[in-house]
Formats: sequence, structure tokens, C-alpha cells
Amino acid sequence: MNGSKEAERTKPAPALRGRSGTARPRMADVARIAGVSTATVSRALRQPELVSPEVRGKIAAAVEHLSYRPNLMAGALASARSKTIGVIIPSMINAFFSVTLEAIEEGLAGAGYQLLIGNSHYEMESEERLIASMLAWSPAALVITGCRHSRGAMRALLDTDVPIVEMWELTDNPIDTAVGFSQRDIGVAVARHFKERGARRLGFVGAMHQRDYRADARRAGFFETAQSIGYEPPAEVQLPGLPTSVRGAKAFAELMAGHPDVDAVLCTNDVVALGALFEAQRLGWSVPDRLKICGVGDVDFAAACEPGLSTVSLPRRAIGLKIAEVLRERIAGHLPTGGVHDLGFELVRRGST
Amino acid sequence: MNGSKEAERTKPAPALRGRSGTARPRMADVARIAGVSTATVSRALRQPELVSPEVRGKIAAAVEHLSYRPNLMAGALASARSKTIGVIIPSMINAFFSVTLEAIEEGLAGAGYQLLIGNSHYEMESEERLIASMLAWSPAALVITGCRHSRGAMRALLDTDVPIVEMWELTDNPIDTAVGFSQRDIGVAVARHFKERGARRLGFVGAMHQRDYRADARRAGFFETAQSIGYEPPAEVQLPGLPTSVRGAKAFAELMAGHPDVDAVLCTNDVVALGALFEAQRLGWSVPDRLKICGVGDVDFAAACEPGLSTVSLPRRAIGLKIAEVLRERIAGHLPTGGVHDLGFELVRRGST
DNA sequence: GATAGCGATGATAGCGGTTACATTTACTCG
DNA sequence: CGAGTAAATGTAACCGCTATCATCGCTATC
Repeated sequence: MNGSKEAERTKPAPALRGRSGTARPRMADVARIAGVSTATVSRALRQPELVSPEVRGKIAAAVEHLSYRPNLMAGALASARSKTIGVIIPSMINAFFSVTLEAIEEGLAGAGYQLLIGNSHYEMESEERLIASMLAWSPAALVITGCRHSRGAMRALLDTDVPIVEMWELTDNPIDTAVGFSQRDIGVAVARHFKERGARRLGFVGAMHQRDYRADARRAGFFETAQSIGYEPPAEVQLPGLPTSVRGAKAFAELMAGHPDVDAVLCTNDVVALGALFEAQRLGWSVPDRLKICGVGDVDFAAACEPGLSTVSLPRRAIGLKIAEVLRERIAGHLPTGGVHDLGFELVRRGST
Repeated sequence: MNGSKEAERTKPAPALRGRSGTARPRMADVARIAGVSTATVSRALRQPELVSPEVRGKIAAAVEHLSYRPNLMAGALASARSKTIGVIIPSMINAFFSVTLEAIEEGLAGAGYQLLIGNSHYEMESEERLIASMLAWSPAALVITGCRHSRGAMRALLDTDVPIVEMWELTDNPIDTAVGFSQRDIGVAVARHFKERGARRLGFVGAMHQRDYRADARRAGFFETAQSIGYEPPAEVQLPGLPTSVRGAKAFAELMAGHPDVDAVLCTNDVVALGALFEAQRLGWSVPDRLKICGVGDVDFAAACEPGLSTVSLPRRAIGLKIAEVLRERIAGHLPTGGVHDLGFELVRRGST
């Protein structure tokens, strides 16, 4: 921002652009100007300690002078590895994954890595395709969401040299490394919390049933625990399509209309819970006295709501940072495969329960 | 999802992995098996119409048999272009850009493009660095957010052959192509809307002042119009750091404490506005009678609020789709540079104003 | 003083494709 | 029936950088 002014515009006409003028300098050009071989230039750039200070200086000057930028593809091809990290997430819109993405980027951008991002849309076939095309770039590592994969994907993942990280979930036998938390336990924790707060009858508002199997795992934990601690099976409504506040409000209204005895509702995430909270207000159900509402995610507005939204805080950012950390070591060749990192979660009690 | 079961796990021990077994097949292997030259294989893969059906069939069989995957880096190096689209956004967390990203991906993934994503953190130096490293990948196109760039960035952008798209803003002289809308006019529209609704004194809750210059443009439009239609300069509070609901609530409270006469507040975005809405509820200001609140973005919860949050709907998704469309043509070599696409915005009137 | 050892640098063969150009084959036509 | 032409395929020179191995001084060692 500071100091950098907006420069003048106007790109030369298409016909005149590009190769027309000065071609992009190659390493050979740098070598010639510095009076050394390309091998030395290459070394000076990647392992400076192997090159004498004087030569290093000359090369630096030449690089500067030509404003040389190494062609990453050539380098990647020659060394059979690229400074790229493939990341596959099931949705780009979901703020959870965005935060994790940002954290991964933060932890790795400094080391010169670029993120290659793929969106699986919660579909295993998509994931498989993405895995294949990402591996075709010989990324330094591949980060994928979840621990369940199609057979083909599994084969590709087991067959490659590329370090693999599975995130946002745990498993007993990771392909390589897993960083996440137990989705199921979230449901367990919330059910217990409701019990503790004296709820009589539980309800659940879900979304993406049978598509987002992580959400299903939370649901399963909630239902099983509910029953094991003496509740009858929670009343349930699944919203069609993506979880939004508007749909959440509607689904919640439907749930309460069908089961007026419900006095504690777990929503599959905070966005849905927010919709439920507003709907409760509209319908005149007092929260938390008559009705308790809990979300999942601890999105920033959860703390700003009135009453504050109780929710489950997920290690969205921690996952990303941990992945970056693991990857740095994994790429450097230390650290064996097989690590499973449970980053846990935290039930955040606010006014809505 | 359907049909693909979870496969068995356990990657072979590190020592045994990778090259140890079968190396990844190369195009030469395919050529040998199919009984043709690599040139023909290459052609069969990228311009099938140039290869006879029989040969094409043999090659397809060989590819299938070896489950051959072309090495994208080799191809990219040789052809000096990669099937990659670089996208630079100022924040990954901001849901606006995520939607646009998703739309770009949607419109281009089918054609086999991969997104290389960079996060500039609203910093021009970062942007410049990202531009340089992305161009080093010879992407098929580069999409950047905004029309203001550092001098160095500008030089790099003007100097390259790669199609450039500037998004989320308009300009009279785009580097190549611009897809967005007028940020300033949003401020204008909201000021007029407040006037129309009978507001007496305006207020503004901003964030990222002097960092997010697009937000500043909206603010400028709001302030200038306010005065030109007879208001005194709006009362203003800028929140420190990223715009969140919690901070929004706090800043709003501060604003109202300092200027109790304010009866219409524009918040820099919906998240902040949501915080303000809740805070107003807590403080007992009735919305919209005593106080009108307007956000920007039309995030999904805006429609679910009570009262519904008036806001400005941005063409987040349309921008992405348009970019994909433009890029497809631009890459194909049709379509000249210099296009500016104004996708507009829409003031959405709900209960809060 | 010859030899080994080491640090610094150069020569060069790839990495795995793409593509301009050459070559072959199959037809069309005067 | 031979030339002319278009379609199909092969040949081989790169693309720009990395990495292996050879080379060349020089100093440390006995």
C-alpha cells in the first residue's frame, strides 16, 4: 500500500504484445552476463552456500539487472517436484474451509509455496478427478478434506510419493497424515450439554444429509448419545440443499410445528442456527428459557447474537497451521508418515443454551 | 458418492513407496504400446481430429491400459502455457470472493483448468509478489481483484502475454479486461435510499479504512451524495482490524453514543450490519422506526434476520461466471482486450430500513 | 614434493512433453 | 499414368532448468 502509487495504464495493442519485444530472460542470459555457467546460477539460486560470495554477488547483480524470474515449470520438470501444494475442499463458500485454507497459505507462502485449489462439491467422483489432475502437477504435497475416498482415489493416493494430508477428520489409519478432530464427539458433547442444561426433548436441524458425511457423523453422535442418556430419538428436519439461514429458519419452524415439545435444538452449523434463532424470536419462543439452540462452528457472529449463540468452536485455523507445520517437516524429509493429530474442539456456552 | 465405497487403507511403508515399484508411465510408453510415435500420441491427446480413428483407438487403449496421465509440467514447459488460472484475492475468508472463486472454478473446471490461488491480504506489495510468482507458471490467464496496483505490478501485468482480468471494480482503462461494478455508486444509492425513507441524520460504520480501497470508494460515494442532497457529513466510526459482527456491534454502539441523533446507518458490509442490528436490539433502538440499518453484500443471513436486513446485493457469482466466459473466449484468441463489463448491483429493501 | 582431500565451477545429459518440418501414403485429376 | 495435394505419421530440435559427474586449483598431510 504505502509508496506504491497507481501506475499508468494502457497495455500495448494485442498484436504488439509479448514476445514481440524483449523475450523473458532465461537463466542462460543471467549466466552469460555474470560470466559463469548455468549450473552455477542454478546453485546460487537454490543452494547459495555452495557458491562463493563473489560469484554469488555477480549473479545477484545479473539477476537484478535482467529482472530475471526463474521459469518454475522448467525447474519443476527437471527436479520432478513443484513448489505447489494441492488442496481439495468440498466447498469454497463454506467459511470453515476458507479459514483453514488461509492458515495453510499463511504457514507455507513464506516458503514460496503456491496453493492449487480444487472444489469437490462434496462429491467423491469430483474428488477423485481432482486428485488425479493435481498429482499430475507433482505437487510438494496434497491436502484433502476427509478420510473417506473413492476406490480410485485411494489407489492414486497410496500409489504416489507425494505427502498426503487428510484434514477435518480423524481416522485410525491415515493414508499418510491426518489433522482434524472427531466430528462424532461434537454430537456427543452437545447432547450431554443439553442434558446438563435440563432439556427434556431434543431436536436436530441438519443439511446435506448423506452428502456431507462429516455432518452425518456429528448427527450420529448426537442421536446415539441422546438415547444412551435417556432421551427419546431427537426430532429431526433435514434441509434441502445447502445450509443457509433462510432455509434454517424454515426448517426450524417446521421442526417446532411438528414437535412442539422440543426444547433444545442442535443445528448442523451456525448459519442454520442463526436462522433458527431469528425464527424463534419471530415465533415468540423465548431463548434459552423455553428453547435452547446450539450451532456448530463458532462463526464470528455467534458471539454477537442476542442472546449469544452457544456453539462448538472448531480448530479451523489451527488445522491449517498444523498442516503447514507438518508439511514443512514432511517435505524436508523428517517426520514419518502415519501421524494423526487430534486438535479437538470446544463447546462454547453462550446465552442461547 | 454413489458406488464408491471406502477402500482399504495403509500406505506401504515410506521406504517402499513411490519409484520403488512401477514408475509413472510416460508418453513414450504409450507410444510404444500403441505402436506409434510420441508425436502422434501427443496429437491424439490434444487435437484428436488430426489422428485417424484407428490409431486414436489404439492410443486410447494404451492410455487406458497403463492408466497414463500426461505430466502437465512437461507439457506446460514445452508449450509455454499451462492450464492454470491464477487468481489473486485480498482475503480468503471474505465470503464475497469465495463465491466468485467458486463461480470461476465452475465455469472453467470443465475445460480442465486449475485455479492457482493467492491471498494478497489487501496489500499491494503482496499482490505484486503474487503476480510475479504466478506469472512464473505461465498461467492461461490471471485474475486479480481491483484496478489499482503497485508500479511494479503494473509493469509486470502490462509486459506479459497472459490475459489479465481485473475484477470487483470498474475502470476506464483496464489493463486488459475488467469485470465488476461501481463501488462508489453503492454509497450513492444507499444515501439516496436513506433520504427517500426520511432519515434525518446519517451514520457510517466502516472497516479496513485505507486498506480496502473499494470499501473506501463506497464510503466516498455515501459521504459525497449525503452532502449533495442536503445532509450534514455522516457521523462515522471505523472499526479496527477485520470487519466482524462483534466489532461491528461495538463500533455501532460507539457511534450511537457519540451521535444519538443519527437515525440511519450504513455498515460497510452485512457482517458488521448484523452486529449493529443485534446491538440496536440490545440497546432498545427500534429498527427501522427509530433507526435504519443497511448493509452491503446480501449475505444469505440478511434475508433471515428479524427485521430483514436491507442491503446491497453484489453480483458475486455473476462476476465469476462472466470471467469464466470472457476467459474462455480470450484464451481461444477471439475477443479483443479492453472489455469492461459492468454487472451492476441491486439495493435490496427489507425491514431494517 | 607427491598425493590426497576439498571447495568451487563447468560440461552435459536428461526431465517428459510439443511442434515445425520432413516423409510417407492415398487419392484426385488432367 | 505421373504430377499434385491433402491427410496421417514420424523425426528431432527444443522448452528452461536441475543434477550428476568431471575438472581444476589449492591447501593439508606424511
